Amino acid sequence: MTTLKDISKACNVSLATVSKALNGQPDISEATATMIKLKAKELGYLPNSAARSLKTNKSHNIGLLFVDKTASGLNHEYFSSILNSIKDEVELHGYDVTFISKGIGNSAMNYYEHAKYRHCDGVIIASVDFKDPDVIQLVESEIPTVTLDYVFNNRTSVLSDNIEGVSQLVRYVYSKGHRKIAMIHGEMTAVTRKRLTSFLKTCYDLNITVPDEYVKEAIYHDPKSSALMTRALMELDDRPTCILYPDDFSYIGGKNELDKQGLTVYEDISVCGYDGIYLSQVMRPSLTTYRQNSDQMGREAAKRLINEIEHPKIILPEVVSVSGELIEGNTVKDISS
Amino acid sequence: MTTLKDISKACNVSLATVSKALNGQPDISEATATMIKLKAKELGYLPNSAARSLKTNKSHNIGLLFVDKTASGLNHEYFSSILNSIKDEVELHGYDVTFISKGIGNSAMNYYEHAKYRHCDGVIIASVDFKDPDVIQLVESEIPTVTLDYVFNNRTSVLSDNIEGVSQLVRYVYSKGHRKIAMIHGEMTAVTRKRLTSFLKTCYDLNITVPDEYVKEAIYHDPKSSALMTRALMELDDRPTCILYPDDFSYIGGKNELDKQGLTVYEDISVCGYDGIYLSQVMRPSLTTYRQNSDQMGREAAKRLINEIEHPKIILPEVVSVSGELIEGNTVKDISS
DNA sequence: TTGTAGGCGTTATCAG
DNA sequence: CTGATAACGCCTACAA
Repeated sequence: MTTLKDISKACNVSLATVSKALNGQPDISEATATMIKLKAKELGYLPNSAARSLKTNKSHNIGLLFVDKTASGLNHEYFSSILNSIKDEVELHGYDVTFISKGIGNSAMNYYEHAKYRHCDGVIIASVDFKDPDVIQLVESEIPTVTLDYVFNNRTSVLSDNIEGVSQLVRYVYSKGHRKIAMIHGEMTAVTRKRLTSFLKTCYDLNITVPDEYVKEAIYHDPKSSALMTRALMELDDRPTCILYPDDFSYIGGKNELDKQGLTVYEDISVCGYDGIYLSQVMRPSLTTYRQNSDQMGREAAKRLINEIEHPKIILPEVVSVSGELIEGNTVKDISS
Repeated sequence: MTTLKDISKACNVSLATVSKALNGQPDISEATATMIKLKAKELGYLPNSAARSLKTNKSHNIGLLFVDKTASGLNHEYFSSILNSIKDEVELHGYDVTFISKGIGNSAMNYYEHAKYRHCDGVIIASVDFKDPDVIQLVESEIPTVTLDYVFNNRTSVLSDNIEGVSQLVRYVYSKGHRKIAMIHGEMTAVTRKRLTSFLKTCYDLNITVPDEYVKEAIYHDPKSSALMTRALMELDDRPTCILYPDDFSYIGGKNELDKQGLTVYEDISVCGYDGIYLSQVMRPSLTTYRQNSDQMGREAAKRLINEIEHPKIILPEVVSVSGELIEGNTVKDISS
């Protein structure tokens, strides 16, 4: 490991001079600066992040809170995609990403302690139980945080436009002549509440009534429960002509159930997903869905957080909404004639 | 931030005493030790990992090399699942996970430099171009590494049992009476080579001949290319009765093509996937496939790496094979009668 | 059993 | 423009 000291010796200058030269301080002559930089490269010098962090109190390391207890964490394309874009964006700015977890080793640290221990300059929080006291503690601490798909008071957050997304889907379906629209939604999270409300509100605005039996609760990313609810809907006397699913993946369960009943998607019944994952566009018929812009969400979260880290004084917490787009697909039939 | 010094003051003992007490050194009286620990907790003391790392030259941080350029990185369930189990296992041992990348910020670091800069105690390498000189440099460095699905000389690696997996699939298909078996494989990587060879060898052992036209190259995780190859196979005069796909996901393309041709999977043509992802078991008919034990692979890699980090002298590099299991599913018809 | 002191590699202040 | 020098928080001989 070559250090500043090694370079200072090799160049016959003081340690301080080397440090300044390498950090581009203005009070070093051009000549010596380049000479030092050259030598540094020659010796394969790498700054020691631990030493630097110790001194500057900044780690250039951002924490990532991602809990995967349910299968809907990292294995969900929405989240793995967000994770990926966070990583990319963060690296662009010279930061690294470290996972934050409860209890590292035998010592039971909570999230805040863990982040502190690793000296994270900031933390991005996604896909967790936002009611968890440990999460709340972290969010209320002095560490800058950005949350995804959930808003905390006085903290910046990046949201997918769930209200707009569902509204667009409903309006699209409506434009195809559907008036009997059912929604199978996921378990009751903040996101679900938004989607459900948007569904009901849009229907109301469009002057179509939604019988209670048209609204069913399933589980995100779980085809089985959506299959069950699909069956329930199909057993109604007055069947819906279109079903909105909690997400693209759980639609698979719905599809299986419909197949079983001898119903052909599109011809006999129209459906929509939500998310716009890769899968939804390679299946046949390709799914009508709303693509969440997970890539941009990750980037946005990373950018905001870093901005907050680097300019703590002039930053106001913001709630950023990232809009997605309707993907027409081929699962909603025009029945308006 | 409370430090050792703060505690030492609060307890009226020296800094050294506090350090020793907290690290469980034996040369501190029980009484003072517990007293110090209590005070530490009371003050919310957290060790400063940077300072500790600086001193001990160990960061308790392991690097993760995961390149996602192709869509088959993090978005592939196989890898996201491995990532997840690595994270879990590593945390069990008191380590954290940091992503390693090329070029952080504007300074163009390579992998080795990045790992060095962050003082990673070791690095796990997966899903990268193993021919990349930067990867090779890292593997040949003094930093302990474990690779997944690729073997480097004198380094430990964790492999999925690709040879066994394909062999089992072929034998299963054979047992169902199939003699005309085609394989669509992924692009030519080391893993692909193994699978292909195992396919040919098993067929040879079983005394069935594989015409050249029965072996097609597609792209992993890309339904389109598998659809194309499926069509090519179906255009043969002497069609196969069973097709092995590169992976579960790309089978979707095959399924679409078969549907288009009016062929029913199982009834008219048998198929197998590879991987055993969640999707494969919720689709109907559920896919006959070989489940790679990604969870165990991640755990194994993490365990070996940490073992190597903590006992550098007595460790011999090993090639560990993790076996998966055949999932029967419902896409291979018994045609033996 | 406890305390003192030096140093890990950096950065930052201040004096030359 | 350059160079001593003092921290940052922690560990660890070694001394008391």
